[in-house]
Amino acid sequence: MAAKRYWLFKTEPESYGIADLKRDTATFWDGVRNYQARNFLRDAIKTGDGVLFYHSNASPPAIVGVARVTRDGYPDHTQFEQGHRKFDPKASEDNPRWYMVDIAFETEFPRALPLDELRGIEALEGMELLRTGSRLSIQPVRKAEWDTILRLAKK
DNA sequence: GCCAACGTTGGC
DNA sequence: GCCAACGTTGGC
Repeated sequence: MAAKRYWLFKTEPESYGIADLKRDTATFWDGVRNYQARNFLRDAIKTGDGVLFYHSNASPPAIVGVARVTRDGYPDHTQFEQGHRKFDPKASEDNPRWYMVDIAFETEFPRALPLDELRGIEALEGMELLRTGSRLSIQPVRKAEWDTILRLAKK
């Protein structure tokens, strides 16, 4: 088995936040329509990997908890559904274009870690989330960054 | 393959 | 709600 890797998933709490994941206990992560993110979902994200759960378009934007991957990448069914907001006419069952993984709720941080607090942490310099103009909704996270975040969440 | 136009993301 | 940054589309 490959070494455990770490990721950050962005989501808008208004559409699907940590409270929803906690309630559902698990979900499939559908709707990603960016090729770079798709490649991670299809090729790199594996069962057992760790996921930082990030609330974007929130006040404040913050990392709010942890999930774990429970299924490797597989085709996102919403691309095939006519009328679905995420329907992609160029995708077919034989030749899927978009992928998703399954995740399960692990923990909600006792306190959320707001973006502006993270910006002040030296150990997180270079983290993708903090890069200007970074919009990627699925991001790789270094082990050192992961450890730092989890440590901060306990304080 | 270039690049302008357009759409989206997401912090503020 | 604004708008900068970025991704995608499509004419050429």
